[in-house]
Amino acid sequence: MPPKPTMRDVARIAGVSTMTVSRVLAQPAIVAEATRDRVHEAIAKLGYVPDMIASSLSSQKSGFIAAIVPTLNNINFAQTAEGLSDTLKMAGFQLLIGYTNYQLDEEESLVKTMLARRPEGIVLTGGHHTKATQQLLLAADIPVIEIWDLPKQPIGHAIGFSNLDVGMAMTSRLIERGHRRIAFLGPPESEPGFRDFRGDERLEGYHRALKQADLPTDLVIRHGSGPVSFTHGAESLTALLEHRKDVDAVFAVSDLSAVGAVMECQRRGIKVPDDVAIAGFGDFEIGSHIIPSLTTVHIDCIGIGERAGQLLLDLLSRTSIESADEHQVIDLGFELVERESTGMSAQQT
Amino acid sequence: MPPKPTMRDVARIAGVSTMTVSRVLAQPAIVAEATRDRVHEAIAKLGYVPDMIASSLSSQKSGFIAAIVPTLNNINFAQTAEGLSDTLKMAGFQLLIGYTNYQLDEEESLVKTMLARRPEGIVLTGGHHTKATQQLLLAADIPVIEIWDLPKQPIGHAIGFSNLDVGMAMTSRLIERGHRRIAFLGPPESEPGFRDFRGDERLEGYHRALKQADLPTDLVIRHGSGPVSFTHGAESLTALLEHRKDVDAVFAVSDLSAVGAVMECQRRGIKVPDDVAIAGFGDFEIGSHIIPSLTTVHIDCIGIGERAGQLLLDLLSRTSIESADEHQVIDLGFELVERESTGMSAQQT
DNA sequence: CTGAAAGCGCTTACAG
DNA sequence: CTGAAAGCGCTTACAG
Repeated sequence: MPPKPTMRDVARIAGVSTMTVSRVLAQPAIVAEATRDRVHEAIAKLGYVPDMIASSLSSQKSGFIAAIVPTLNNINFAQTAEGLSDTLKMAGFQLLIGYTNYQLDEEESLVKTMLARRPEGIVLTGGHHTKATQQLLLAADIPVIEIWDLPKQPIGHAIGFSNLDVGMAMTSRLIERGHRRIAFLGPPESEPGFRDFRGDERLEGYHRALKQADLPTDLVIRHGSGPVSFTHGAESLTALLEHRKDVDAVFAVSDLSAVGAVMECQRRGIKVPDDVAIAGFGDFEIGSHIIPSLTTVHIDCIGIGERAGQLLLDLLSRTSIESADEHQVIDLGFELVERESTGMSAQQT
Repeated sequence: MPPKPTMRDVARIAGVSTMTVSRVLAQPAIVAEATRDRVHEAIAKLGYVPDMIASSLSSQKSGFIAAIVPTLNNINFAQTAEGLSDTLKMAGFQLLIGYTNYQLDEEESLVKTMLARRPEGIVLTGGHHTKATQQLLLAADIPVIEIWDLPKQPIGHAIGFSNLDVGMAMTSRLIERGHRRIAFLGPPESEPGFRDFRGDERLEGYHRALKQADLPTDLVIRHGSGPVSFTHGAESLTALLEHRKDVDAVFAVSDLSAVGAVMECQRRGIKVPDDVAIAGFGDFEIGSHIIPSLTTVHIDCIGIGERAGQLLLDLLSRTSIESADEHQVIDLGFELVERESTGMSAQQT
């Protein structure tokens, strides 16, 4: 096996300097056509693949954007990652994806690892980070975008929606529709090494809406371990029924839990929505297919990724002098989707 | 904003050479403790973050492993990616993830882009690639592992299972249970720019099993566009019923389709499994929660990723002289999971 | 246990 | 339109 051909090899075969090869690759328009052809021939003949590592070091531009999500095992975050990746790919950037498993210390070590790759921008999920993470990010001196939330004090920019408002909106809607004993289903509060800050904010919104209406907030079930799932929803509903028989509505932290709860009701002969209404969050595809179809909150997951990508490209295309307007916070909002599980008839869905 | 500190800055502050700083980072044990402490102090003081780009160029080791999957929007592939990533992370490797959207030409351009980052190994999903992709891979001279399949002529190594056997096994099982009019639900055959080779192999297995039993194979519904989904399953079932009322079992290319089909049956008042049995593939979590619970094929998705990671680490730790045993093909098998949707009673599941 | 020299494969900044 | 020189920030391979 011959050693991998370098730009020098291509240059020698084509009878030009490495600078000319470099130009053919980076800005072909400024190279004479005949020269360009010879270089392309040499590249093809040798099977030359440019070395982006050397290119990055020399130009001090890695072509990387880093993105950190809680997990890849949640379609919503996967969609955001795809939206980001697709947007950046068009501009020649490559996405470095990492996941934290909802752990801040994992995020910190990931940020450290990723910054060593010298990304030109970084996207983080949520507005909560360790002190060290924040310092690393600030020192990195690259655009930082926090997504899926609207932090009060963003590190750089933010693109998301208010999880607090989501919780209030859905809970208020349930109250409007006449429900008085509304339960909340979520993950445990203080699992060591796991925390869903955005889910906690939706819970806080639930609390506020109930308090405003002078209704009790004692039906909070925080069950299981780690990220929620269909199983989490089924088990949480079981736990809920053991203690309280008077519940008339359930708001789950995620559609995963909500769908699991609907299925468990079906198994137990509890009628949804007649005996109990159920609502979730995230608008997962399954929610529109189950019977009864699931009321939920729709988030434009792909859009969050795309907008983050666009903002990044915009920021990176500016000269450092232009970069005045710091701390953009973009609220993409959310949409309540009411379906059969809270009493909307099928044709309305 | 001061320019980002380099190893030289750290060396100067600590009163040592850059080599000593480099050693403190790479092999601290061989540096005198007092020196080590001074270097660590300087690193902390400056907030120094090593530059892996320079490190990679100098050592000719990128610390990257590339992985290509069809999509991140499928939990099974996301799990494989996580298994891979977790295994490699422990050894200090970082995963470069890319997705093809089930398009071979996308795979080719991804491989080209990724090889420019000089990964030390690469993992591809499936055994079908363009000629150019194969040449690029061969020329790259790094370990190649194909996963989720058992290619007849692997480029390097392979870790997966036989999708053909999956199709035969499930179809045979349905025949054994007395079904005679068995339909197959899958994506369209020749969507421009989309092809699920592994799904096609499962279909081929379905064909073979039916032929062996002298049963008709005319109930193949290839509907929709692109990757299948719950909606695909619902629509495919509708399309199936329009043409054939005599179907007594359905085998779907994926649980996504199968669950969609179960839900559509429920909507139409068709009893599963009494009127029609339904089986899927992939053992998605939702399948064990719907009513009736879904018969499916379980694949150890995380295990595929972990095993691929381990093989890679093993191959990379060898000297080039040892690397004799090429073309390992590891069959991880699969497991038929029979549940209510094909007539198993609830307690058996 | 530590350091000086050379070099990894490109691109920047000039010069012509 | 093209090229020679220098350098990006590290590590390898020696030397001591």
